Amino acid sequence: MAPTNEQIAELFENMGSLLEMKGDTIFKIRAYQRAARIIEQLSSPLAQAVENGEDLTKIPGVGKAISEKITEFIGTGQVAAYQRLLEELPTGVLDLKDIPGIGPKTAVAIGVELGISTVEGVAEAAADGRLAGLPRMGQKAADRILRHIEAFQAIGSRTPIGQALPIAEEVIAALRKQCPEIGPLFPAGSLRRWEETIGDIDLIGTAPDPEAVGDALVALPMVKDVLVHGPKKTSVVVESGMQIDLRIGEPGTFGALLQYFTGSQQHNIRLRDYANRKGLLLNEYGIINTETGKVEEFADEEGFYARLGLPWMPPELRTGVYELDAGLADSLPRLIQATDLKGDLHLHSEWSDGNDPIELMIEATEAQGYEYMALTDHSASLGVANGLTNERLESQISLLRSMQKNYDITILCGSECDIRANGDMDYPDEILAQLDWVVASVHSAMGQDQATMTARIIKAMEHPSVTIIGHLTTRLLGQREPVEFDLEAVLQAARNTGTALEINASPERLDLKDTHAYRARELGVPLVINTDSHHHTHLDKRRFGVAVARRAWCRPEDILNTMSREEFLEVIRTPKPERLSVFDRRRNGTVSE
DNA sequence: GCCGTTTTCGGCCCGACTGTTTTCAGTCG
Repeated sequence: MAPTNEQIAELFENMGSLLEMKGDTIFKIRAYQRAARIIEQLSSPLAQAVENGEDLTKIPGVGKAISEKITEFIGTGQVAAYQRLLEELPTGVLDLKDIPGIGPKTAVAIGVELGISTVEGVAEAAADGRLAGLPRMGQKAADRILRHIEAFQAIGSRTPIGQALPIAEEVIAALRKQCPEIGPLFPAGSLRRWEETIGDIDLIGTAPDPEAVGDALVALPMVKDVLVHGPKKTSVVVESGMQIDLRIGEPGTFGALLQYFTGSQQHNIRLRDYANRKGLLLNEYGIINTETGKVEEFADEEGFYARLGLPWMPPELRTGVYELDAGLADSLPRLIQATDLKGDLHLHSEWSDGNDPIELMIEATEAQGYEYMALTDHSASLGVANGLTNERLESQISLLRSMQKNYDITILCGSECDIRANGDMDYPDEILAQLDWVVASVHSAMGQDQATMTARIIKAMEHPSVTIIGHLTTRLLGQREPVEFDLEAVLQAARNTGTALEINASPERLDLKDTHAYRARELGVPLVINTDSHHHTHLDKRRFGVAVARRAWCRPEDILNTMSREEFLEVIRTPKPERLSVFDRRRNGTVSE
């Protein structure tokens, strides 16, 4: 099978690391790392671009040499230059470099001097003193590496955003309590960019006495280890195993500080490169005129970007790929916000595997200010979820129809209907036809090969009653890999059949993920942000789904459930695929504000 | 290795902190 973009990106990331270990020029190393960052964020597969004979050097960061290596990798499954690098260096060095505190130099020294090639080997060497004997190492450094390995093994290298965000909020609240004089204090870094997983939590703020805030962080009861504690920067590990990096600046400098620590690294590199050509130097304290040495400070990010002649850029877009050019061309999209949503269309009640009665789910959804909702309990074959038999579904439908008169919110009768292994739906057609809204989902036979799974999903899309495919890849972050299927073929089929795709906002799913949603939007596939709530308190998880849509550059009109009740009902009452014309009309029309 | 609204050659983001040092390399973000 042709390598995926993720695999190609990993290859160049590794090539950069190996060149760094060899001591090659830093600019060559950065070129590979930049290409890797960009490739992993491309919305369509490079393998297909190569097949179509497209010019890869059109991709930012990809020139002649990297373009040739991509073609070689896709054609032959390997890259000769990469194999040579691997042979020149001790085995296992790439794994060692993954350990926090071990960079390229240390990794090579461990491999060459100690003959160690595994993380476990490093832990042993740290414990028995061999590691401390290396040049420029000592007992303190060895101890620190050992602590990092233990933490690394305990929680893995990245944490799903759904777990990281509450930890960040808890630390912020605790810090505020200890230091009431703190001004603004926010998450920055990958958390502010709403990445699906978070490496460590960056907290940025201002206070009259920045050093005192660092002291307060170190003293919090939830802190179990202090990694760094200087006058300007403090890093700790909290009980959950997450690392917290704190930077507090003087009031009045918050704009530059927040911008700097929001990143991404690639965004900042490109932004500084752009600024340098204007004779300006950017750092976390402000913008410096390189001629005069004059420093300008900024209280907010808007002023910082404006000084560079750029519009403010939403953090979700700061990947360093397309946003700078779009900003210069004044063509950044007006991104969807949580307040644009007018309905939630994937909700469970206690009739299947939800926790709450139907009434409570309706009331909670109405309390969100929504105009419409769909109740979508599981279908019969999902026995573990107490799926509804034909008879129970029909009685739920009549119950919901009779309840409508008690509520202002429009209640759609729906189902989350299993897509069986052969692509058939789990209810007969005449039952499905009674429903207003059908979420078709894969919950079984997830190990099918790519061709079988692709055909299975497309067959479901071709069913006239299937409104939308739920959590397309079925992945669970950090727990279950996505099923294998041909993404491009499935997205094309969604567009052709007029079937919507769900952005499942549940933070353990985030499915579609950002790059998939980006491509779906490009192809004009209707997208819907759903929470898949199994409890009335889950409705606020929509913010995670909105973040995915924002990272996919979605405007409100790209998302079906931002439509008013009237427009939305017109869409679902129009047969597939003609309903696309209603969707397209709004999408291509004048941008509604 | 990539790139260009002063460049197709000569640049390439910037600073904090630590530990082992005797002035700084390595790592991180």
